[in-house]
Amino acid sequence: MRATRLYAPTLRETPAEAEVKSHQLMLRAGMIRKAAGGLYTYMPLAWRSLKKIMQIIREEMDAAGGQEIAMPIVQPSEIWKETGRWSVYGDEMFRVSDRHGREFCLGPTHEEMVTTLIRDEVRSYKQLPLMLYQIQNKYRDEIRPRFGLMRGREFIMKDLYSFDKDEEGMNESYKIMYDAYTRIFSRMGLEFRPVEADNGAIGGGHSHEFTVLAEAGESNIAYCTKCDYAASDEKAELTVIKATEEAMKELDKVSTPDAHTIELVAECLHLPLDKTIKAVAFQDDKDELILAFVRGDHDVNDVKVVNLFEDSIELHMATDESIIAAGGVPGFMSPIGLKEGTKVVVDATVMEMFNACAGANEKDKHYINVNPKRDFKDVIVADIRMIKEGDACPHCGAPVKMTRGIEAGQVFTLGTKYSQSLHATFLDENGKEKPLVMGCYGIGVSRTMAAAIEQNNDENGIIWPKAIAPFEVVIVPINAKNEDQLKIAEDIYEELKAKGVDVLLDDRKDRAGVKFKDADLIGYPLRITVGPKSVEEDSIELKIRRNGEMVNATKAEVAAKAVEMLENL
RNA sequence: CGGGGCAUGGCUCAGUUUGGUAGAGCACCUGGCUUGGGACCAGGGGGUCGCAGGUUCGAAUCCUGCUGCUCCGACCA
Repeated sequence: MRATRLYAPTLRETPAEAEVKSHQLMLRAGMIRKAAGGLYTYMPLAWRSLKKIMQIIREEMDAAGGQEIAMPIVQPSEIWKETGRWSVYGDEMFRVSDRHGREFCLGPTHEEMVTTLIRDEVRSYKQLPLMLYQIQNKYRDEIRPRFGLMRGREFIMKDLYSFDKDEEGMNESYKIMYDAYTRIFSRMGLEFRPVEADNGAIGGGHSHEFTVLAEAGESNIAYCTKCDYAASDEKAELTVIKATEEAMKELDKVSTPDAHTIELVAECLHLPLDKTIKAVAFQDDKDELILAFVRGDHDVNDVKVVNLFEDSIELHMATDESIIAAGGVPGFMSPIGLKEGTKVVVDATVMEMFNACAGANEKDKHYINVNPKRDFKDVIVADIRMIKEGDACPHCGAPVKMTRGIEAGQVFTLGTKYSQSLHATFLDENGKEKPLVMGCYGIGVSRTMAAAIEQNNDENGIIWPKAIAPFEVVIVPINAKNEDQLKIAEDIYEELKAKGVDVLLDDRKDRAGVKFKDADLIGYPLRITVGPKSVEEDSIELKIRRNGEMVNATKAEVAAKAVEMLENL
């Protein structure tokens, strides 16, 4: 490809609408343009990179036994009504109707579609296991699309669905996919971690998010410094911290005027935070009050609280009125002395505390010498705290570190949730009818590209990992009007093309500075510069984008040298 | 959903307070000059100032409504 023919309009300035690096750089590098909120056109550079990402995914999916299909994006409402998700999905779903008033949606995912596809055809265990996948646009009508391709309303996704005859088979499929995902992200040259994730309402089984590590990420993950444990902060389990044993003193009430936050209480009573008990009041969707208690220096993990209850509930912060109605006093709440029947959840670590301080359910008063094991009645004890840096790894006990990441892929087991509601059954070895056991596995293709940029950039622009770069090499003749330079550049270009290298020749008649700036911005992994020295001294420069390392080669050896350098990138 | 901000040429923005024939830089076209890190000189093209109403002799500017974009906000009692 020649730069004079390439449609990649670069921008010198950053468009005002772009907030995160990947969005800014993709706009500036001429990769994408916005059509409407959360909707983007992929221009040649972006599409080249996306095609490479998709190709890696295809190869690994096929190698793992997946078969590619293409299902409609427009889906009939009926199948969504069968599973109940037509109403559950809510405003997130793009809905359309045809001229007859029949309802459809633009697929946000394809569990319904794929399950109804196979339910009439797969009748026997002999046809299993089966893995079907597709790569196509998905639609979600996000409340607030933002961050460019990271959270768009239309995005490219690979989704694979596995069908097995039993749980054991499903777990095997899961393992195969987990390994395939590990290979995919490794091949793309990204720093990532498979983290244990919360799959809450979707159903039991396991789930891992493949998270690309980057500061701009939306998810917080905790990872162990010693073993390979990693989990999203919502999911991360925590071990109980035992306090040093003390003789239990008698419960006492003290005055703490205006100390309505835990910090003020600790200050007022000259206590360390880990000797205090903090309260958080939630209210579920039926307005029932749920009080949660954690140690003063800890935070409540509301996902864990939600998961304690059978029904899928939604939690909000409680209003003062409902706290008062339960016999509590906002700012001074305690598990002691609440109205009977009030739901109280206490973190397991709190139960191990001695002579701690908690609210007294009375204005400007706190209890001291609270001993939960002795003083708390009718409470639910569970792990409900949020992990933080330095906490012990649940697997090996070493301290964990926190980092941010971008969820690029997720694997999870579905079990029989969809096969049951959609009556997708088969006959097993004993002639018995059983629902298919499913798993589903997604990779956000366009988001992965954004994540790659988010993880690989500097002040000058993008630094592509070689495997997914739009071009592997750019050749820059300093002065394209100089025929000698251009000739050398053209020769190298042809030679590299013949060697199968993905190469761009920047034959534009612009000044060198312009071409260098663009090369850095677009982020080609390797740059070959042809200048006066190449003509006069047969010296051609090769420069690695990522670390700025430069070497010189003669014209005879430059192509081989380029290939060698690419191999080591 | 609540609250702010913005909308002027392809991009970044000024002009709006105080109404009087629309500007700059970058980008684009032509010519010249220049060529190892976003040059320079000269000339030129391009905007019904988001949309719809209203006030006025006159509206980018004032008023009303709408649309789009953008940021913030659920909270540790």
